Amino acid sequence: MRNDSRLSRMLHVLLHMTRHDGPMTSDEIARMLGTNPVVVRRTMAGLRDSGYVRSEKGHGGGWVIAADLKAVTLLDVHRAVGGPYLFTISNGHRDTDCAVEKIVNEALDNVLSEAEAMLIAKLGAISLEELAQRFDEQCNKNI
Amino acid sequence: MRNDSRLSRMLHVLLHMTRHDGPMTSDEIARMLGTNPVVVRRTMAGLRDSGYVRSEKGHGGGWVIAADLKAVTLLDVHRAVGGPYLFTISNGHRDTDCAVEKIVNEALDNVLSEAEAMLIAKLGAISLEELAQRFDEQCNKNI
DNA sequence: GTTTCACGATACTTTTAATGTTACATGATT
DNA sequence: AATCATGTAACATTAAAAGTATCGTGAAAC
Repeated sequence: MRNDSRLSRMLHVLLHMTRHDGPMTSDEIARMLGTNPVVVRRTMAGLRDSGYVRSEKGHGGGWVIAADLKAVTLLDVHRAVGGPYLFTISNGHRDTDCAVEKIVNEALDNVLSEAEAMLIAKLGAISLEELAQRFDEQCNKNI
Repeated sequence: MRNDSRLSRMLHVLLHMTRHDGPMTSDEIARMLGTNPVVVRRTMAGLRDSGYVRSEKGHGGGWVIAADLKAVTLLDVHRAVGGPYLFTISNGHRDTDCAVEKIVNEALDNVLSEAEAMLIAKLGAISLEELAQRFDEQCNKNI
């Protein structure tokens, strides 16, 4: 598969939305991300289904944030966009009879599941609010 | 990209080789892995270039282990097969002017590089010798 | 009430890296 | 000389994300 940039892109969008008055259209967002509106709608659909954003049709419509920034973590966003895969590395056939392969699977499973747990913990520990604050701090530095 | 099963497969092969007298041919290995000999040669080529295995042509030829099992870690094997990607998740454009994107990249970089360091440490802490021992222990249980 | 704007959804094509496959060259053993 | 095994090049396939074209639907503006 290609690299998964959905989390990165959605964080980018969400942070912009927190500093933006009124709805942002899929076209605006697509230009911002260097992609196209259909991709934006497809990806944002996951956020909408999780209740993190809302979409409105028609004139003056577009996307708005619909959640408390403190309550949404990077992990929430990752899950909302349906990113199931974290690692490119995979192990062998899970239903093998080969004793050697079982040992290998066991070892790799251990390593990967520990790393996954850590990744999930880290992503779950950062809220959108925190990222927004970091952004503000960065801006104030330049004054 | 698809999932990367090269590390898993090579560990599987290497462990079999430690319990196998004489060279194993690419055909044998391919049948074992459920793939085909060219894939085996292609993947094993990395191990050969790193000096972990040796290959011999002609009658009675094939692949043999050429390294001290204690000295080769799972990380060594991972690197030998040229597995550069660990995560499916990627971050945005590294050369962006957007302050928001920079904050997002920074946050994701932090999380991913910590997880990567952990993965590398874990893989580097397990030697082929250890896996072979685990296999022996497993076998002795069944007696 | 019609036009315009924006999302919703479907149905493709493209991309990327691994994997699969075919074919042929090369060297070693019998 | 024949056979066996690797080495290599070239091309096809696969899986999942991303890109694209098109049409449908609802809401606001005129």
